[in-house]
Amino acid sequence: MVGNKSGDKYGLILEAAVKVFAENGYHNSQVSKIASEAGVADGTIYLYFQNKKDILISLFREKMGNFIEQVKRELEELSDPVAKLKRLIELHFSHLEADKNLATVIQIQLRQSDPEIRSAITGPLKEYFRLMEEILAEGKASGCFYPDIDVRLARSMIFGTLDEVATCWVLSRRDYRLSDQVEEVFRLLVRGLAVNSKLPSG
Amino acid sequence: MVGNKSGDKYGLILEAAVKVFAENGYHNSQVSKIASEAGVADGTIYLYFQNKKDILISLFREKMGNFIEQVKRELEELSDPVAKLKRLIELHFSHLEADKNLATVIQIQLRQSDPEIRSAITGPLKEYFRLMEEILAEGKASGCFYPDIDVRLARSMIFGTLDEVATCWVLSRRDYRLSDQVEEVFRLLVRGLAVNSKLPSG
Amino acid sequence: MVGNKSGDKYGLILEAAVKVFAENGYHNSQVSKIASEAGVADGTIYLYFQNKKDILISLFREKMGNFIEQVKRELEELSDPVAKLKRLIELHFSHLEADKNLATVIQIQLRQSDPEIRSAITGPLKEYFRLMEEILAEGKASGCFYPDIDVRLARSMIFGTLDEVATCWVLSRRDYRLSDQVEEVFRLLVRGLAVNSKLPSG
Amino acid sequence: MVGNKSGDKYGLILEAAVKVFAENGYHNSQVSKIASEAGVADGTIYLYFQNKKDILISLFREKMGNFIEQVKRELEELSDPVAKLKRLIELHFSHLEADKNLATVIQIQLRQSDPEIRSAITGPLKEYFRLMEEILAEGKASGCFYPDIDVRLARSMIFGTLDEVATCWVLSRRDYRLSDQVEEVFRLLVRGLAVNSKLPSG
DNA sequence: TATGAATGAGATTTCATTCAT
DNA sequence: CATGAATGAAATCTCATTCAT
Repeated sequence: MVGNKSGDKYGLILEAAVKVFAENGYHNSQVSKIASEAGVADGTIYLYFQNKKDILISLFREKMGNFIEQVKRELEELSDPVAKLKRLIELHFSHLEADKNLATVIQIQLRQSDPEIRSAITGPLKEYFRLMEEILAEGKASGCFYPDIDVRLARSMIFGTLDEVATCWVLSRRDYRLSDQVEEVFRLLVRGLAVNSKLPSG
Repeated sequence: MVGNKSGDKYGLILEAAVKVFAENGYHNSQVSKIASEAGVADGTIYLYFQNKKDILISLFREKMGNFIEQVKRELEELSDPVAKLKRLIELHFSHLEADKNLATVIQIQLRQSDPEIRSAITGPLKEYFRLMEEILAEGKASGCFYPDIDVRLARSMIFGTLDEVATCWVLSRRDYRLSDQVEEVFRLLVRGLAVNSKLPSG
Repeated sequence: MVGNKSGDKYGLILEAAVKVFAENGYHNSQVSKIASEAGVADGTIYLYFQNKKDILISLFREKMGNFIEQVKRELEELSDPVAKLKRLIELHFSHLEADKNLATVIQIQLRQSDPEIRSAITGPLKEYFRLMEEILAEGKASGCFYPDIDVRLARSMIFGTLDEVATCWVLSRRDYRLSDQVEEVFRLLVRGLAVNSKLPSG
Repeated sequence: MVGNKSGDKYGLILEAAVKVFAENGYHNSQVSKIASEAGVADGTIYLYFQNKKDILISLFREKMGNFIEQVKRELEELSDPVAKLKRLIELHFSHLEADKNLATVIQIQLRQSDPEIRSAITGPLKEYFRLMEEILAEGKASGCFYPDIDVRLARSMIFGTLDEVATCWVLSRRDYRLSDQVEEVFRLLVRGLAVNSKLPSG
């Protein structure tokens, strides 16, 4: 159900698309290139996807959906907002690191202007944003985060920071591990948010 | 008055391109659309630019170059790293706010994957990054910023935050003023960086 | 029947190209004109040929290749250099006469300067030249041709003469038969070459 | 009047055109390239020539016209058809050798298909052909050429041979002198034409 | 379901020619 | 006469999508 490979063409095409998009960029990725990478005929693509745009959108929905579900589950098991924040950073980075091509697509290719693509992406992204904002709201409520922070802006800071760090990693030769930066990034962010940031050692 | 000395076709085309790119996205902006927006013939474009890509690149270099020069000048007049940080945020936001179309192009359209575009953009962007990192290094040296912050990561936080806030603003209907957020964003960032962030009462 | 096994788009396009090139000249032959003459879509051309130039080159290689093979085969069956020379003239003229459009393309359109076209043509043409030079060398060795003739120059005379006669024929309204001139041309050439040109009474 | 250089733009443009056509081929020679080579503005070209085609045509008429006049004059001073033939070969080759660019244009670029160009060229070329045919007719009348030769075909042989030899020279790296081949070429041709070709030793 | 040959709209770019100065 | 910036028609080629098999 989750690991889609082997036999089901839908998954095959999606995997191929991740690779091709990552290597060439959305606009330089021909449908035929995806098809041949997936080992199917050009026409077959259209049995599973409405059009090229739909591949990118589905890809995002599928992958991002899974990711958000995971984050949700893991955060539910924690109560401390600060711990949640840290976990979120860990998951964000490890997720991207696990599939570098996917990371490239999400960090670079998805920044498309096409309104249809944007709005299709909005859904899962908003959900992710909501998770972040929940942490922030909890933190404010519990008193461990500054009471004066603007939740939306703080969320922008968190996401913007994670995103920029990830983008740098993708654009670099990726000769360092993204997950090695969790600690540092966490420290930077939590200081700006948590009242008493005697940082949890470790 | 609007910025295009009439008769200066180069500028005219650049202004037109900003508008057309902002409204349609780079890949949906035909050269002929830019030409007619600029009030020139299609072929005239190619008297001033090598090709379509070159329009986008020139546009960025021109605008970003000016912006960075301005930032440099203004920061030189300040000595306090905290004050510099604040000024930088103000300039970043007011710059984007001054030309919403340009902001859209920079925040959305430019995030393409085309290697040629990316590398052309790299130069000015690195310069901007360097400015930020200088502030951070100064802050660490003078003791007003935490000594343990990683300059590169902190720069990612600053830029990522500004960038994300700006993107949200561009993607919203822009029914609020970006510059109204300077104060809040500054507070968020400085707390994560400055040791003694009894924030300058601003 | 005419040479294009229907359904074979490659051949269809080539036949169409011969006609269109002959009627309009290479530079005045739009790809779309060839496509519509061939009864295929413009894009279809590019499934079979890399670009417009490639059509002309393929056309030449295909036709010239076949022709040379035929000449080779037929000459092998003769031993007398003088007889070989005559046969070559016959074949040269009848070949061109069999497809007047092709003749036009070869005599007129192909004499372009485009270096890519030139070098692509060189191969088969050199082969043809080699055949001629072989006849001349044999003739010298067997003593029936003058021992003092320069093989390369004599080949230029043979080819130049055939070529010029053919060009005149193409440029005339073609109201006479090229093959009717075999005898006369042969007589002119052989007298310049063969020692004892009591011409074979033909 | 004849040597046009220095000051008169008409000649300047023509010289430039010879060079540019020779180096790039007619269809790859932009009018602007000719203009800049001639040191005049693009528009100036159109004060002296109707259009691009007219440059090529004028060039041919001018150069070819001069050449034919010269040949005429020189042949008039000779009476022996055989000597005339030899002189013609000498002039043909030395003329081409004197201006290699012009030679290239005449040998290669002029083989255009454009009917307008072709017919414009026809005039001077026919005149040249007529000269050759006159020699042949005289030779037949005086009995020194075979009585059975077809004047038109023999002319094709002469011109075709000279042309092909010249083309080979142009297409080679031109590391040998064309005029060194006069003797050999003459011998080849005269044997095919003259009854008693105990070749004039020299 | 799966194929992949064929389609054809559409985009970029070139360049001969014009014309206001 | 001379200029050269501007024009805009026209041509090549790409590629997402279809559909007969």
